[in-house]
Amino acid sequence: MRSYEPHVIEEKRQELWEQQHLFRVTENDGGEKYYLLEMFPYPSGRIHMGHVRNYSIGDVIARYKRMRGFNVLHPMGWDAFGMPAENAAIERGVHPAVWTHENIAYMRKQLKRLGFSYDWEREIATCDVAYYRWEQWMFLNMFEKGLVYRKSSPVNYCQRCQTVLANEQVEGGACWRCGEEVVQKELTQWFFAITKYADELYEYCDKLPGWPERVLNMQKNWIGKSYGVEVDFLMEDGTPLTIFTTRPDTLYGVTFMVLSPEHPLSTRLPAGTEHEQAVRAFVDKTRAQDKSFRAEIATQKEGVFTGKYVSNPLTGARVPIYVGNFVLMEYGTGAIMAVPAHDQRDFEFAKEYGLSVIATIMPADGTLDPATMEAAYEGDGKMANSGPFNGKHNREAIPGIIDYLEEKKIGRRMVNYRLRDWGISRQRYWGAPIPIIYCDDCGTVPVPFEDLPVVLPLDLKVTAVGKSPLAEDPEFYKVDCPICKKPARRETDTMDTFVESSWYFLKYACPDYDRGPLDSARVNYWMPVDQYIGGVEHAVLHLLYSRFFNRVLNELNLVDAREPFENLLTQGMVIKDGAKMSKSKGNVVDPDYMIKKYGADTARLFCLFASPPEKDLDWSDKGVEGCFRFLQRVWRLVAERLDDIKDTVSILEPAADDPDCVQLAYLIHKTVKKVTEDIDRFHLNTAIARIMELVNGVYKFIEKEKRDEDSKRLLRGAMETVIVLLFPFVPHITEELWEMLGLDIATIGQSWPRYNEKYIMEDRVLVVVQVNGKLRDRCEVERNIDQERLKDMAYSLDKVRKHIEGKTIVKTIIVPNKLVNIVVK
RNA sequence: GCCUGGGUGGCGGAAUAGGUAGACGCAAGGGACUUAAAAUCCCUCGCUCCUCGCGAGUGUACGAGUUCGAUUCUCGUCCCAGGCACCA
Repeated sequence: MRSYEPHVIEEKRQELWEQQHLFRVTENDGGEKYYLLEMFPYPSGRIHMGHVRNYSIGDVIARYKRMRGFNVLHPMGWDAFGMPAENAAIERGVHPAVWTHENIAYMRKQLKRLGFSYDWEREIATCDVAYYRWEQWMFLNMFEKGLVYRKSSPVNYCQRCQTVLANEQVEGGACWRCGEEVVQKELTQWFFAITKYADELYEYCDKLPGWPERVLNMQKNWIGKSYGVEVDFLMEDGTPLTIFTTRPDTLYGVTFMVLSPEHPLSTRLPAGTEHEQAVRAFVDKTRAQDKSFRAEIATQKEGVFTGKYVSNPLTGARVPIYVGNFVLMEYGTGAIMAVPAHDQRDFEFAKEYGLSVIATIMPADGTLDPATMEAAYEGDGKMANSGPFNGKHNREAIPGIIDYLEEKKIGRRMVNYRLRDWGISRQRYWGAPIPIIYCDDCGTVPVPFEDLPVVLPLDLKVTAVGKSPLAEDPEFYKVDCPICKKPARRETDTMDTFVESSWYFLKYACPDYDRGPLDSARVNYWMPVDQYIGGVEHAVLHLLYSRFFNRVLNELNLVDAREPFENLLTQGMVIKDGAKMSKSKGNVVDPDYMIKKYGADTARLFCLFASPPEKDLDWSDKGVEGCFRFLQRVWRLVAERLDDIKDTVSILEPAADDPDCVQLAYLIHKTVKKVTEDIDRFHLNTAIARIMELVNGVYKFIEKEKRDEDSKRLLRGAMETVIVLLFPFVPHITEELWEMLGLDIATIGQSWPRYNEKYIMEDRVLVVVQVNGKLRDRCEVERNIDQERLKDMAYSLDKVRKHIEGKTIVKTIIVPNKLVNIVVK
């Protein structure tokens, strides 16, 4: 008997696939299109287990969909620009390009060794000019449409990475990549106007039924849509101070106003008065603190009086204006109305500075006394001290108050978003150059389309942390102004690498196209992505950027789809010893080692079997061992009996009615049904469990096998079923076994087994008998047995009699073919 | 604090529609084969109690409720994970 040698067969199969271009796909291949995409990796050097898991899940679906007749696009590429390449250059003197390409070469080899069915002819690397030149083209188009602009603003800056970070890229005050604390810095940089799409991106969250609730929730959370009103409070000189509030029902309780230190009025209001100095000092002090520091420290409310007042538009009350450290300039108008009775922050500020408190909303179970309140009441209730609205429920009063404000033209309905525009300038070398030229006379001039691409020069040395080498390379930045032809200077910042990953899924449709950014005919054939698979860590960043970018490209008529990803599966992390695998924790399992020890099939099988895709996967060396044992068991199942059944023609339905054969037939057909349903629901772990049960069943069958022709043919049918069902999970071993059985290798990946309904429903069923809902016995009866007969049988069971004797039967519930429940008193 | 998930054996995890809780795998224990070991195969395996049986009770974080029947539905409590967080 041949023994199972994973390395030999895996490498052999992979070579064959490559020779035959087995996974090459075109639009003309027939069958309904199916675009399956897994998030492409950053070429960091080697594949890690998270990749193996992600791509194993994807490969099951790709192969399964092909077997079901779909025309499957399953591409792979490289998110090849980024910081680690530069760090490697600084630390080891390797050029980022060299480092990146070496890593790509190694990782490509690893992916091929894992046997994933990619159409490698569509491979792209985002650091290739052929790729990023079209990104520059997109940038210029966005510039023309006013979706790109430059402004100076306080930005998040990572000292270690020496570059700016977008809001989304700051995690709890630290850099998303290196964990360094982020500081605030005033810089001029380029922004994509993603906020113009805030509302659509938010509203479409409800139109993505194929996305996990969790991710949509995170995106909504991030976009942060809130409905409210802008209200003008008139100052004593008649000019308005405009604020935004979501609680117009508390307008009668306003006792002061607070401006952000960054608000232009903060310094203007007290100018030339006795308050000027104190306010200036406070503003300067607060502005010097960076955002994360302020958020932390400023739970302690601080502020200063400007000396000016406004009047409450509803009551006419005279209300003082303060500057406070807890008001953000970036949200709303940078100024707030303060209602200490009903807002905890305002309450704290009022206590600190002895400001008055007016309660206008009374809780259902009592009244509020401002003199004794210890915290703001933020709940709902009946309105008080609110003029004509007294006695009304606060939530019901809101529309009326807003109508009144709008009528008097002192307020208007407003929607506000938490989302900020996406800052894309990075003061780094290894990225796509921003195609802009600065001319002393003509100002900011976009590079003319015909001058694209702005090539990132490769003959530079990245030496030390500090300025980007582009800014120090006259060859690069010295350029003539496209308009006046006088000497000018190129932009030396490059684009955030999230820009590349915002449209790579479109490029896969036409990787060879070079006459324009995208070949729309092909793009529209494949788009949208039918199934996207990747880690949750990109729930906001990459997925939100891509949704935005796809909309822009849709408006540039490059793609018809408005949303890029129809269905999304977010897989969990790979955990070992209770922590995410990481070098620092020393709990990393190397895929190369796994392949060497067990082969790719075992590595893949374990990643798929150990837990359902969305959940975290607990790594277990013993569990891997178990998967390897299972594959050997499958191998033996075929290899041991090979001589005997080599020339047998398989059947899936026994000709005679031998009970063992019939039982096996039931098992075969049921397994096919269940595995099909499980894969359709992405329950890959239970799909594998079902196949294991089938294998166990086949072994049991062999034990008592009668060795007649019918049994032999059915046995072979069972083996073939095991192999085919297992194929999408472990393609190498199954192809080898298929071939050993003398079957045409071309057929295994092309058809998914069917089941016969006749063998799904057995003639005899096991019925459970309960008394008062407690299980007492079970009995096997023929399917669809007469209910009266079933009742009588149930009553006569010894174990049941014991529990009903001497009692009155109140009623008997029968669930056909499943259960009898006798209710007694 | 707010929003989303989630709490099931020693462990990873099952249980499409309210109907046998613990599939499948791992670990553990026992046995067969073997001179021995590995490999393989077979059996046992939630907890408690006892008269050790085709036995009784109990059990899906906790407490109520709906129901003939709840891991599943409703309400409340606790815990864990993730996201947001002076966003007005």
